[in-house]
Amino acid sequence: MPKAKETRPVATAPGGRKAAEPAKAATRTEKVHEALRQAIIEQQLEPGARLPEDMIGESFGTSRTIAREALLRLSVEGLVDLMPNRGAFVANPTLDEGRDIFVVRRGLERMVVLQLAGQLSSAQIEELRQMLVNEELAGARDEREAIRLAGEFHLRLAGMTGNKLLVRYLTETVSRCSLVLTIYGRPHSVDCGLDEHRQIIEALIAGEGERAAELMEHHIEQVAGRALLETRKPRSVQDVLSSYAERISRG
Amino acid sequence: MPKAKETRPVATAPGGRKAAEPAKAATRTEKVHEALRQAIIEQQLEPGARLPEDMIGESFGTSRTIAREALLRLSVEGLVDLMPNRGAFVANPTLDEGRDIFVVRRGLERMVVLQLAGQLSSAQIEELRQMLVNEELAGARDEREAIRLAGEFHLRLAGMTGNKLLVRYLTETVSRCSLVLTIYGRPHSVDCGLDEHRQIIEALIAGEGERAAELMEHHIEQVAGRALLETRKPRSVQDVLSSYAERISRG
DNA sequence: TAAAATAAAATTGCATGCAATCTTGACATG
DNA sequence: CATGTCAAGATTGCATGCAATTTTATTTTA
Repeated sequence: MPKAKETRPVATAPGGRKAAEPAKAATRTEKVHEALRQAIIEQQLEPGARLPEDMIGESFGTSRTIAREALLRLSVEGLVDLMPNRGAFVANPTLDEGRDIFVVRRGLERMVVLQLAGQLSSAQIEELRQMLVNEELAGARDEREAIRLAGEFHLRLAGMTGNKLLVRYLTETVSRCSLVLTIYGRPHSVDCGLDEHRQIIEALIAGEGERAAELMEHHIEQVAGRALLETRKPRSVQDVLSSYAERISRG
Repeated sequence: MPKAKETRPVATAPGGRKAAEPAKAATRTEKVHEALRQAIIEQQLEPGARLPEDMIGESFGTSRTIAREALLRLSVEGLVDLMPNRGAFVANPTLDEGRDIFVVRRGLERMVVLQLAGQLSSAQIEELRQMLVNEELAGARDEREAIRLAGEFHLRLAGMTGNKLLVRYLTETVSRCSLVLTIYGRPHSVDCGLDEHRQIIEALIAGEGERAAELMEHHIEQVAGRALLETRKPRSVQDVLSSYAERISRG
Protein backbone atom coordinates (compact mmCIF):
# COMPACT_ATOMS: atom_id res chain seq x y z
CA MET A 1 0.00 0.00 0.00
CA PRO A 2 1.31 3.47 -0.89
CA LYS A 3 2.21 5.68 1.99
CA ALA A 4 3.67 8.74 0.32
CA LYS A 5 2.41 12.19 1.13
CA GLU A 6 3.31 14.06 -2.02
CA THR A 7 1.45 17.08 -3.25
CA ARG A 8 -2.01 16.72 -4.61
CA PRO A 9 -2.19 14.68 -7.80
CA VAL A 10 -3.97 16.19 -10.76
CA ALA A 11 -7.61 15.28 -10.88
CA THR A 12 -8.83 13.40 -13.88
CA ALA A 13 -10.45 15.85 -16.24
CA PRO A 14 -14.21 15.85 -15.75
CA GLY A 15 -14.93 15.77 -19.47
CA GLY A 16 -17.75 18.28 -19.83
CA ARG A 17 -20.84 16.23 -19.09
CA LYS A 18 -24.11 18.03 -19.60
CA ALA A 19 -25.41 17.61 -16.05
CA ALA A 20 -27.94 15.29 -14.45
CA GLU A 21 -25.27 12.75 -13.65
CA PRO A 22 -22.78 13.11 -10.81
CA ALA A 23 -19.91 12.51 -13.25
CA LYS A 24 -17.39 10.05 -11.93
CA ALA A 25 -14.06 11.68 -11.32
CA ALA A 26 -12.53 8.84 -9.29
CA THR A 27 -11.68 11.09 -6.39
CA ARG A 28 -9.38 9.88 -3.68
CA THR A 29 -12.31 9.34 -1.40
CA GLU A 30 -13.86 7.02 -3.93
CA LYS A 31 -10.66 5.05 -4.24
CA VAL A 32 -10.40 4.54 -0.51
CA HIS A 33 -14.08 3.79 -0.30
CA GLU A 34 -13.85 1.15 -2.97
CA ALA A 35 -10.73 -0.41 -1.49
CA LEU A 36 -12.30 -0.73 1.93
CA ARG A 37 -15.45 -2.10 0.38
CA GLN A 38 -13.52 -4.83 -1.36
CA ALA A 39 -11.53 -5.61 1.76
CA ILE A 40 -14.70 -6.07 3.77
CA ILE A 41 -16.47 -8.17 1.18
CA GLU A 42 -13.43 -10.38 0.69
CA GLN A 43 -13.22 -11.05 4.40
CA GLN A 44 -9.88 -9.36 4.74
CA LEU A 45 -11.44 -7.25 7.44
CA GLU A 46 -13.20 -9.19 10.14
CA PRO A 47 -16.75 -8.17 11.01
CA GLY A 48 -16.70 -6.04 14.12
CA ALA A 49 -13.13 -4.92 13.54
CA ARG A 50 -12.29 -1.39 14.50
CA LEU A 51 -11.48 1.08 11.71
CA PRO A 52 -9.74 4.15 13.12
CA GLU A 53 -9.61 7.14 10.82
CA ASP A 54 -5.90 7.66 11.41
CA MET A 55 -5.04 4.13 10.50
CA ILE A 56 -6.95 4.27 7.26
CA GLY A 57 -5.46 7.62 6.39
CA GLU A 58 -1.92 6.37 6.94
CA SER A 59 -2.53 3.20 4.98
CA PHE A 60 -3.67 5.10 1.94
CA GLY A 61 -1.37 8.07 2.35
CA THR A 62 -4.14 10.57 2.87
CA SER A 63 -5.50 12.59 5.74
CA ARG A 64 -8.28 11.59 8.08
CA THR A 65 -10.66 13.71 6.07
CA ILE A 66 -10.66 11.24 3.22
CA ALA A 67 -10.88 8.26 5.49
CA ARG A 68 -13.78 9.85 7.30
CA GLU A 69 -15.70 10.45 4.13
CA ALA A 70 -15.13 6.92 2.90
CA LEU A 71 -16.32 5.55 6.22
CA LEU A 72 -19.43 7.68 6.06
CA ARG A 73 -20.27 6.28 2.66
CA LEU A 74 -19.66 2.75 3.80
CA SER A 75 -21.92 3.30 6.76
CA VAL A 76 -24.69 4.43 4.45
CA GLU A 77 -24.16 1.25 2.47
CA GLY A 78 -24.42 -0.74 5.66
CA LEU A 79 -20.95 -2.25 5.44
CA VAL A 80 -19.69 -0.19 8.35
CA ASP A 81 -21.27 0.79 11.63
CA LEU A 82 -20.54 4.33 12.70
CA MET A 83 -20.86 5.01 16.38
CA PRO A 84 -20.75 8.67 17.39
CA ASN A 85 -17.65 9.56 19.35
CA ARG A 86 -16.59 5.93 19.31
CA GLY A 87 -15.55 5.28 15.78
CA ALA A 88 -16.21 2.99 12.88
CA PHE A 89 -16.46 -0.78 12.85
CA VAL A 90 -16.85 -3.34 10.13
CA ALA A 91 -20.53 -4.20 10.13
CA ASN A 92 -21.42 -7.29 12.08
CA PRO A 93 -25.05 -7.94 11.28
CA THR A 94 -27.10 -10.22 13.46
CA LEU A 95 -28.75 -13.25 11.97
CA ASP A 96 -32.05 -11.37 11.90
CA GLU A 97 -30.50 -8.46 10.04
CA GLY A 98 -28.92 -10.88 7.64
CA ARG A 99 -32.27 -12.41 6.91
CA ASP A 100 -33.78 -8.97 6.39
CA ILE A 101 -31.11 -8.14 3.87
CA PHE A 102 -31.73 -11.32 1.91
CA VAL A 103 -35.46 -10.70 1.95
CA VAL A 104 -34.95 -7.27 0.43
CA ARG A 105 -32.53 -8.62 -2.11
CA ARG A 106 -34.98 -11.28 -3.17
CA GLY A 107 -37.62 -8.63 -3.72
CA LEU A 108 -35.26 -6.42 -5.70
CA GLU A 109 -34.15 -9.29 -7.91
CA ARG A 110 -37.77 -10.09 -8.54
CA MET A 111 -38.32 -6.55 -9.77
CA VAL A 112 -35.36 -6.88 -12.09
CA VAL A 113 -36.48 -10.01 -13.87
CA LEU A 114 -40.11 -8.92 -14.11
CA GLN A 115 -38.99 -5.80 -15.90
CA LEU A 116 -36.59 -7.61 -18.15
CA ALA A 117 -38.78 -10.50 -19.26
CA GLY A 118 -39.32 -10.32 -23.00
CA GLN A 119 -37.50 -7.02 -23.23
CA LEU A 120 -33.94 -8.14 -23.81
CA SER A 121 -32.26 -7.05 -27.00
CA SER A 122 -30.30 -9.71 -28.78
CA ALA A 123 -27.11 -7.85 -27.91
CA GLN A 124 -28.03 -8.16 -24.27
CA ILE A 125 -28.90 -11.81 -24.65
CA GLU A 126 -25.54 -12.37 -26.24
CA GLU A 127 -23.80 -10.58 -23.38
CA LEU A 128 -25.58 -12.66 -20.75
CA ARG A 129 -24.73 -15.89 -22.50
CA GLN A 130 -21.13 -14.81 -22.66
CA MET A 131 -21.14 -14.15 -18.93
CA LEU A 132 -22.43 -17.65 -18.40
CA VAL A 133 -19.53 -19.05 -20.38
CA ASN A 134 -17.05 -16.99 -18.39
CA GLU A 135 -18.58 -18.15 -15.14
CA GLU A 136 -18.21 -21.71 -16.27
CA LEU A 137 -14.59 -21.25 -17.26
CA ALA A 138 -13.66 -19.49 -14.03
CA GLY A 139 -15.64 -21.87 -11.88
CA ALA A 140 -13.37 -24.75 -12.80
CA ARG A 141 -10.19 -23.18 -11.44
CA ASP A 142 -10.54 -19.96 -9.51
CA GLU A 143 -13.30 -20.12 -6.92
CA ARG A 144 -12.75 -16.54 -5.84
CA GLU A 145 -13.15 -15.30 -9.37
CA ALA A 146 -16.20 -17.46 -9.87
CA ILE A 147 -17.91 -15.88 -6.89
CA ARG A 148 -17.11 -12.42 -8.17
CA LEU A 149 -18.48 -13.23 -11.62
CA ALA A 150 -21.63 -14.70 -10.15
CA GLY A 151 -22.28 -11.47 -8.28
CA GLU A 152 -21.53 -9.51 -11.41
CA PHE A 153 -24.18 -11.46 -13.26
CA HIS A 154 -26.88 -10.26 -10.92
CA LEU A 155 -25.65 -6.71 -11.08
CA ARG A 156 -25.44 -6.72 -14.84
CA LEU A 157 -28.96 -8.01 -15.05
CA ALA A 158 -30.08 -5.10 -12.90
CA GLY A 159 -28.09 -2.75 -15.09
CA MET A 160 -30.05 -3.90 -18.12
CA THR A 161 -33.25 -2.49 -16.67
CA GLY A 162 -31.67 0.93 -17.03
CA ASN A 163 -33.05 1.78 -13.62
CA LYS A 164 -30.26 3.52 -11.73
CA LEU A 165 -31.95 3.33 -8.37
CA LEU A 166 -32.60 -0.35 -8.72
CA VAL A 167 -28.96 -0.86 -9.60
CA ARG A 168 -27.83 1.09 -6.59
CA TYR A 169 -30.03 -0.78 -4.17
CA LEU A 170 -29.12 -4.13 -5.60
CA THR A 171 -25.42 -3.33 -5.58
CA GLU A 172 -25.66 -2.40 -1.96
CA THR A 173 -27.70 -5.43 -1.10
CA VAL A 174 -25.46 -7.87 -2.91
CA SER A 175 -22.45 -6.50 -1.04
CA ARG A 176 -24.20 -6.88 2.26
CA CYS A 177 -25.30 -10.38 1.38
CA SER A 178 -21.66 -11.29 0.85
CA LEU A 179 -20.85 -9.97 4.27
CA VAL A 180 -23.73 -11.88 5.82
CA LEU A 181 -22.60 -15.08 4.16
CA THR A 182 -19.08 -14.69 5.48
CA ILE A 183 -20.60 -14.70 8.94
CA TYR A 184 -23.45 -17.17 8.68
CA GLY A 185 -22.90 -18.96 5.39
CA ARG A 186 -22.05 -22.62 5.24
CA PRO A 187 -18.42 -23.38 4.43
CA HIS A 188 -19.27 -25.14 1.19
CA SER A 189 -21.62 -22.44 0.04
CA VAL A 190 -23.06 -23.04 -3.40
CA ASP A 191 -22.95 -19.29 -4.01
CA CYS A 192 -24.52 -19.23 -7.42
CA GLY A 193 -25.72 -22.26 -9.22
CA LEU A 194 -24.64 -21.83 -12.80
CA ASP A 195 -27.57 -23.76 -14.13
CA GLU A 196 -30.01 -21.58 -12.24
CA HIS A 197 -28.56 -18.56 -13.98
CA ARG A 198 -29.03 -20.27 -17.29
CA GLN A 199 -32.65 -21.15 -16.59
CA ILE A 200 -33.39 -17.57 -15.57
CA ILE A 201 -31.97 -16.24 -18.79
CA GLU A 202 -34.03 -18.66 -20.82
CA ALA A 203 -37.20 -17.64 -19.01
CA LEU A 204 -36.37 -13.99 -19.64
CA ILE A 205 -35.86 -14.61 -23.33
CA ALA A 206 -39.11 -16.55 -23.51
CA GLY A 207 -40.85 -13.59 -21.94
CA GLU A 208 -42.09 -15.68 -19.05
CA GLY A 209 -41.81 -13.02 -16.35
CA GLU A 210 -43.54 -14.79 -13.52
CA ARG A 211 -41.58 -17.96 -14.09
CA ALA A 212 -38.31 -16.01 -14.18
CA ALA A 213 -39.33 -14.32 -10.96
CA GLU A 214 -39.98 -17.63 -9.27
CA LEU A 215 -36.70 -19.06 -10.50
CA MET A 216 -34.89 -16.00 -9.23
CA GLU A 217 -36.53 -16.07 -5.83
CA HIS A 218 -35.72 -19.73 -5.49
CA HIS A 219 -32.19 -19.04 -6.59
CA ILE A 220 -31.69 -16.36 -3.93
CA GLU A 221 -33.15 -18.60 -1.27
CA GLN A 222 -30.70 -21.26 -2.37
CA VAL A 223 -27.79 -18.88 -1.92
CA ALA A 224 -29.03 -17.68 1.42
CA GLY A 225 -29.48 -21.20 2.67
CA ARG A 226 -31.78 -22.62 5.28
CA ALA A 227 -30.20 -20.89 8.24
CA LEU A 228 -31.01 -17.50 6.85
CA LEU A 229 -34.37 -17.70 5.19
CA GLU A 230 -36.25 -20.68 6.47
CA THR A 231 -35.98 -19.80 10.10
CA ARG A 232 -38.88 -17.83 11.43
CA LYS A 233 -37.89 -14.56 12.93
CA PRO A 234 -38.88 -14.63 16.59
CA ARG A 235 -41.25 -11.92 17.64
CA SER A 236 -39.86 -8.98 19.55
CA VAL A 237 -40.30 -8.83 23.29
CA GLN A 238 -42.75 -6.02 22.81
CA ASP A 239 -44.86 -8.06 20.41
CA VAL A 240 -44.87 -11.05 22.69
CA LEU A 241 -45.87 -8.98 25.70
CA SER A 242 -48.66 -7.22 23.86
CA SER A 243 -50.06 -10.48 22.57
CA TYR A 244 -50.08 -11.87 26.10
CA ALA A 245 -51.66 -8.70 27.41
CA GLU A 246 -54.31 -9.17 24.77
CA ARG A 247 -54.99 -12.72 25.79
CA ILE A 248 -55.46 -11.67 29.40
CA SER A 249 -57.78 -8.81 28.57
CA ARG A 250 -59.94 -11.18 26.60
CA GLY A 251 -60.31 -13.33 29.73
CA MET B 1 -32.23 30.00 11.97
CA PRO B 2 -29.40 30.36 14.47
CA LYS B 3 -26.27 31.97 13.24
CA ALA B 4 -24.11 32.15 16.36
CA LYS B 5 -20.64 30.71 16.39
CA GLU B 6 -20.23 29.98 20.10
CA THR B 7 -18.03 27.27 21.46
CA ARG B 8 -18.96 23.64 20.94
CA PRO B 9 -22.16 22.62 22.73
CA VAL B 10 -21.99 19.58 24.96
CA ALA B 11 -22.88 16.44 23.10
CA THR B 12 -25.85 14.47 24.29
CA ALA B 13 -24.61 11.61 26.38
CA PRO B 14 -24.50 8.43 24.29
CA GLY B 15 -26.10 6.29 27.01
CA GLY B 16 -23.99 3.15 26.97
CA ARG B 17 -25.61 1.06 24.23
CA LYS B 18 -24.27 -2.44 23.83
CA ALA B 19 -23.30 -2.17 20.19
CA ALA B 20 -24.80 -3.40 16.92
CA GLU B 21 -26.81 -0.21 16.45
CA PRO B 22 -25.30 3.10 15.37
CA ALA B 23 -26.87 4.84 18.37
CA LYS B 24 -28.49 8.11 17.46
CA ALA B 25 -26.79 11.03 19.13
CA ALA B 26 -28.43 13.76 17.07
CA THR B 27 -25.13 15.22 15.95
CA ARG B 28 -25.00 18.59 14.31
CA THR B 29 -24.53 16.99 10.95
CA GLU B 30 -27.75 15.08 11.40
CA LYS B 31 -29.59 18.24 12.32
CA VAL B 32 -28.41 20.05 9.22
CA HIS B 33 -29.04 16.98 7.11
CA GLU B 34 -32.60 16.68 8.36
CA ALA B 35 -33.30 20.38 7.91
CA LEU B 36 -32.10 20.35 4.32
CA ARG B 37 -34.06 17.21 3.66
CA GLN B 38 -37.26 18.82 4.86
CA ALA B 39 -36.56 21.98 2.91
CA ILE B 40 -36.13 20.02 -0.29
CA ILE B 41 -39.18 17.85 0.18
CA GLU B 42 -41.33 20.83 1.08
CA GLN B 43 -40.29 22.59 -2.10
CA GLN B 44 -38.58 25.40 -0.22
CA LEU B 45 -35.51 24.63 -2.28
CA GLU B 46 -36.07 24.51 -5.99
CA PRO B 47 -34.83 21.44 -7.87
CA GLY B 48 -31.54 22.27 -9.52
CA ALA B 49 -30.74 25.01 -7.02
CA ARG B 50 -27.12 25.40 -6.06
CA LEU B 51 -26.12 24.54 -2.51
CA PRO B 52 -22.71 26.02 -1.72
CA GLU B 53 -21.04 24.62 1.37
CA ASP B 54 -20.25 28.08 2.68
CA MET B 55 -23.83 29.22 2.45
CA ILE B 56 -25.15 26.22 4.33
CA GLY B 57 -22.49 26.53 6.97
CA GLU B 58 -23.31 30.19 7.57
CA SER B 59 -27.03 29.53 7.68
CA PHE B 60 -26.69 26.94 10.39
CA GLY B 61 -23.80 28.55 12.23
CA THR B 62 -21.37 25.74 11.54
CA SER B 63 -18.33 25.21 9.41
CA ARG B 64 -18.25 23.85 5.91
CA THR B 65 -17.25 20.48 7.31
CA ILE B 66 -20.73 19.89 8.68
CA ALA B 67 -22.41 21.20 5.57
CA ARG B 68 -20.24 18.96 3.45
CA GLU B 69 -21.12 15.88 5.41
CA ALA B 70 -24.83 16.65 5.29
CA LEU B 71 -24.61 17.15 1.54
CA LEU B 72 -22.82 13.85 1.13
CA ARG B 73 -25.59 12.07 2.96
CA LEU B 74 -28.25 13.79 0.94
CA SER B 75 -26.49 12.81 -2.24
CA VAL B 76 -26.54 9.18 -1.16
CA GLU B 77 -30.26 9.53 -0.56
CA GLY B 78 -30.64 10.97 -4.02
CA LEU B 79 -32.04 14.29 -2.91
CA VAL B 80 -28.89 16.13 -3.89
CA ASP B 81 -26.59 15.80 -6.86
CA LEU B 82 -22.91 16.13 -6.03
CA MET B 83 -20.69 17.11 -8.88
CA PRO B 84 -16.96 16.82 -8.23
CA ASN B 85 -15.22 20.18 -8.12
CA ARG B 86 -18.50 21.86 -9.03
CA GLY B 87 -20.61 21.59 -5.99
CA ALA B 88 -23.98 20.37 -4.79
CA PHE B 89 -27.38 20.91 -6.35
CA VAL B 90 -30.87 20.03 -5.31
CA ALA B 91 -31.69 16.92 -7.28
CA ASN B 92 -33.60 17.55 -10.45
CA PRO B 93 -34.60 14.12 -11.68
CA THR B 94 -35.64 13.66 -15.26
CA LEU B 95 -39.01 12.17 -16.06
CA ASP B 96 -37.34 8.83 -16.69
CA GLU B 97 -35.58 8.90 -13.37
CA GLY B 98 -38.83 9.83 -11.71
CA ARG B 99 -40.48 6.83 -13.28
CA ASP B 100 -37.64 4.60 -12.11
CA ILE B 101 -38.05 5.82 -8.57
CA PHE B 102 -41.76 5.09 -8.59
CA VAL B 103 -41.17 1.65 -10.03
CA VAL B 104 -38.79 0.82 -7.21
CA ARG B 105 -41.15 2.23 -4.64
CA ARG B 106 -43.98 0.14 -5.99
CA GLY B 107 -41.85 -2.97 -5.64
CA LEU B 108 -40.78 -2.10 -2.12
CA GLU B 109 -44.33 -1.44 -1.02
CA ARG B 110 -45.30 -4.77 -2.47
CA MET B 111 -42.69 -6.46 -0.31
CA VAL B 112 -44.06 -4.70 2.72
CA VAL B 113 -47.65 -5.79 2.37
CA LEU B 114 -46.73 -9.34 1.38
CA GLN B 115 -44.77 -9.70 4.56
CA LEU B 116 -47.44 -8.10 6.70
CA ALA B 117 -50.49 -9.97 5.43
CA GLY B 118 -52.00 -12.02 8.21
CA GLN B 119 -49.16 -11.11 10.56
CA LEU B 120 -50.47 -7.94 12.15
CA SER B 121 -50.96 -7.95 15.90
CA SER B 122 -54.15 -6.40 17.12
CA ALA B 123 -52.14 -3.56 18.63
CA GLN B 124 -50.76 -2.86 15.17
CA ILE B 125 -54.19 -3.07 13.60
CA GLU B 126 -55.44 -0.61 16.15
CA GLU B 127 -52.57 1.74 15.40
CA LEU B 128 -53.21 1.63 11.67
CA ARG B 129 -56.91 2.30 12.13
CA GLN B 130 -56.06 5.26 14.31
CA MET B 131 -53.79 6.63 11.63
CA LEU B 132 -56.65 6.37 9.18
CA VAL B 133 -58.82 8.44 11.51
CA ASN B 134 -56.10 11.06 11.88
CA GLU B 135 -55.66 11.24 8.13
CA GLU B 136 -59.36 11.79 7.74
CA LEU B 137 -59.44 14.54 10.33
CA ALA B 138 -56.41 16.33 8.91
CA GLY B 139 -57.55 15.91 5.33
CA ALA B 140 -60.54 18.14 5.88
CA ARG B 141 -58.61 21.24 6.88
CA ASP B 142 -54.82 21.06 6.52
CA GLU B 143 -53.76 19.69 3.15
CA ARG B 144 -50.07 19.92 4.00
CA GLU B 145 -50.56 17.89 7.12
CA ALA B 146 -52.70 15.39 5.26
CA ILE B 147 -49.92 14.75 2.77
CA ARG B 148 -47.43 14.28 5.56
CA LEU B 149 -49.68 11.82 7.35
CA ALA B 150 -50.31 9.87 4.18
CA GLY B 151 -46.58 9.44 3.71
CA GLU B 152 -46.24 8.45 7.34
CA PHE B 153 -48.79 5.71 6.83
CA HIS B 154 -46.64 4.01 4.23
CA LEU B 155 -43.53 4.36 6.37
CA ARG B 156 -45.26 3.02 9.46
CA LEU B 157 -46.46 0.05 7.50
CA ALA B 158 -42.88 -0.65 6.48
CA GLY B 159 -41.79 -0.21 10.08
CA MET B 160 -44.14 -2.96 11.12
CA THR B 161 -42.20 -5.50 9.11
CA GLY B 162 -39.33 -4.91 11.51
CA ASN B 163 -37.01 -4.94 8.52
CA LYS B 164 -34.62 -2.01 8.96
CA LEU B 165 -33.28 -2.13 5.44
CA LEU B 166 -36.73 -2.15 3.93
CA VAL B 167 -37.62 0.86 6.07
CA ARG B 168 -34.54 2.72 4.97
CA TYR B 169 -35.09 2.09 1.29
CA LEU B 170 -38.75 2.97 1.48
CA THR B 171 -38.05 6.14 3.45
CA GLU B 172 -35.57 7.21 0.83
CA THR B 173 -37.87 6.32 -1.99
CA VAL B 174 -40.88 8.08 -0.52
CA SER B 175 -38.83 11.25 -0.10
CA ARG B 176 -37.69 11.09 -3.68
CA CYS B 177 -41.20 10.44 -4.89
CA SER B 178 -42.25 13.66 -3.18
CA LEU B 179 -39.53 15.48 -5.02
CA VAL B 180 -40.55 13.91 -8.31
CA LEU B 181 -44.15 14.89 -7.78
CA THR B 182 -43.22 18.50 -7.08
CA ILE B 183 -41.67 18.54 -10.53
CA TYR B 184 -43.99 16.38 -12.61
CA GLY B 185 -47.07 15.91 -10.46
CA ARG B 186 -50.42 17.29 -11.45
CA PRO B 187 -51.49 20.35 -9.47
CA HIS B 188 -54.52 18.64 -7.98
CA SER B 189 -52.63 15.56 -7.03
CA VAL B 190 -54.67 12.98 -5.20
CA ASP B 191 -51.59 12.09 -3.16
CA CYS B 192 -53.08 9.31 -1.13
CA GLY B 193 -56.62 8.08 -1.44
CA LEU B 194 -57.84 7.50 2.06
CA ASP B 195 -60.14 4.72 1.01
CA GLU B 196 -57.33 2.89 -0.69
CA HIS B 197 -55.40 2.89 2.54
CA ARG B 198 -58.44 1.45 4.27
CA GLN B 199 -58.84 -1.32 1.75
CA ILE B 200 -55.20 -2.27 2.05
CA ILE B 201 -55.47 -2.57 5.80
CA GLU B 202 -58.53 -4.77 5.50
CA ALA B 203 -56.76 -7.06 3.05
CA LEU B 204 -53.80 -7.29 5.40
CA ILE B 205 -56.03 -8.21 8.31
CA ALA B 206 -57.80 -10.81 6.21
CA GLY B 207 -54.42 -12.29 5.38
CA GLU B 208 -54.97 -11.81 1.66
CA GLY B 209 -51.41 -10.99 0.75
CA GLU B 210 -51.68 -11.05 -3.01
CA ARG B 211 -54.79 -8.89 -2.96
CA ALA B 212 -53.12 -6.40 -0.62
CA ALA B 213 -50.16 -6.32 -2.96
CA GLU B 214 -52.35 -5.58 -5.95
CA LEU B 215 -54.20 -2.88 -4.08
CA MET B 216 -50.93 -1.34 -3.02
CA GLU B 217 -49.43 -1.41 -6.51
CA HIS B 218 -52.56 0.15 -7.91
CA HIS B 219 -52.46 2.75 -5.17
CA ILE B 220 -48.89 3.74 -5.95
CA GLU B 221 -49.68 3.94 -9.63
CA GLN B 222 -52.57 6.20 -8.76
CA VAL B 223 -50.26 8.51 -6.84
CA ALA B 224 -47.67 8.53 -9.58
CA GLY B 225 -50.23 9.33 -12.22
CA ARG B 226 -50.31 8.62 -15.89
CA ALA B 227 -47.46 10.89 -16.83
CA LEU B 228 -45.04 8.94 -14.72
CA LEU B 229 -45.93 5.31 -15.05
CA GLU B 230 -47.94 4.73 -18.15
CA THR B 231 -45.49 6.28 -20.53
CA ARG B 232 -43.10 3.86 -22.15
CA LYS B 233 -39.52 4.64 -21.54
CA PRO B 234 -37.81 5.25 -24.89
CA ARG B 235 -34.83 3.11 -25.63
CA SER B 236 -31.43 4.66 -25.11
CA VAL B 237 -29.47 5.89 -28.09
CA GLN B 238 -27.10 2.99 -27.62
CA ASP B 239 -29.92 0.47 -27.69
CA VAL B 240 -31.39 2.00 -30.80
CA LEU B 241 -28.06 2.01 -32.58
CA SER B 242 -27.27 -1.57 -31.68
CA SER B 243 -30.66 -2.76 -32.85
CA TYR B 244 -30.12 -0.99 -36.18
CA ALA B 245 -26.64 -2.45 -36.44
CA GLU B 246 -28.22 -5.82 -35.90
CA ARG B 247 -30.76 -5.30 -38.63
CA ILE B 248 -28.03 -4.38 -41.06
CA SER B 249 -25.83 -7.34 -40.20
CA ARG B 250 -28.77 -9.63 -40.84
CA GLY B 251 -28.94 -8.20 -44.36
C1' DT C 1 -7.95 -9.88 45.04
C1' DA C 2 -11.76 -7.35 43.00
C1' DA C 3 -13.77 -3.10 42.29
C1' DA C 4 -13.50 1.78 41.94
C1' DA C 5 -11.13 5.98 40.99
C1' DT C 6 -7.97 8.41 38.36
C1' DA C 7 -4.49 9.71 35.06
C1' DA C 8 -2.55 9.11 30.41
C1' DA C 9 -3.04 7.92 25.65
C1' DA C 10 -5.75 7.35 21.71
C1' DT C 11 -9.47 8.86 18.84
C1' DT C 12 -13.24 11.48 17.24
C1' DG C 13 -15.87 16.14 16.19
C1' DC C 14 -15.25 20.18 14.24
C1' DA C 15 -13.12 24.54 12.35
C1' DT C 16 -9.96 26.59 9.47
C1' DG C 17 -6.29 27.38 5.93
C1' DC C 18 -4.37 26.85 1.45
C1' DA C 19 -3.93 25.14 -3.19
C1' DA C 20 -6.51 23.38 -7.18
C1' DT C 21 -10.40 23.95 -9.96
C1' DC C 22 -14.31 26.09 -11.71
C1' DT C 23 -17.10 30.26 -12.88
C1' DT C 24 -17.47 35.01 -14.29
C1' DG C 25 -16.95 38.70 -16.86
C1' DA C 26 -13.91 41.96 -19.20
C1' DC C 27 -11.42 42.33 -23.22
C1' DA C 28 -9.47 41.17 -27.61
C1' DT C 29 -10.07 39.19 -32.25
C1' DG C 30 -12.12 37.35 -36.38
C1' DC D 1 -21.88 40.46 -33.42
C1' DA D 2 -20.25 36.09 -32.22
C1' DT D 3 -16.33 33.73 -30.43
C1' DG D 4 -12.08 32.98 -28.02
C1' DT D 5 -8.70 34.36 -24.27
C1' DC D 6 -7.48 35.34 -19.85
C1' DA D 7 -7.49 37.25 -15.26
C1' DA D 8 -10.22 37.91 -10.86
C1' DG D 9 -13.37 35.94 -7.79
C1' DA D 10 -15.83 32.15 -5.94
C1' DT D 11 -15.96 27.35 -4.47
C1' DT D 12 -14.39 22.87 -3.73
C1' DG D 13 -10.65 19.14 -2.24
C1' DC D 14 -7.90 18.14 1.19
C1' DA D 15 -4.72 18.51 5.31
C1' DT D 16 -4.06 19.87 9.80
C1' DG D 17 -4.83 21.64 14.58
C1' DC D 18 -7.26 21.69 18.87
C1' DA D 19 -10.82 20.63 22.22
C1' DA D 20 -14.05 17.01 23.71
C1' DT D 21 -14.79 12.33 24.40
C1' DT D 22 -13.63 7.65 24.86
C1' DT D 23 -10.41 4.02 25.87
C1' DT D 24 -6.52 2.15 28.32
C1' DA D 25 -3.46 1.62 31.82
C1' DT D 26 -2.29 2.66 36.56
C1' DT D 27 -3.13 3.46 41.12
C1' DT D 28 -6.12 3.53 45.09
C1' DT D 29 -9.44 1.55 48.15
C1' DA D 30 -12.44 -1.83 50.35
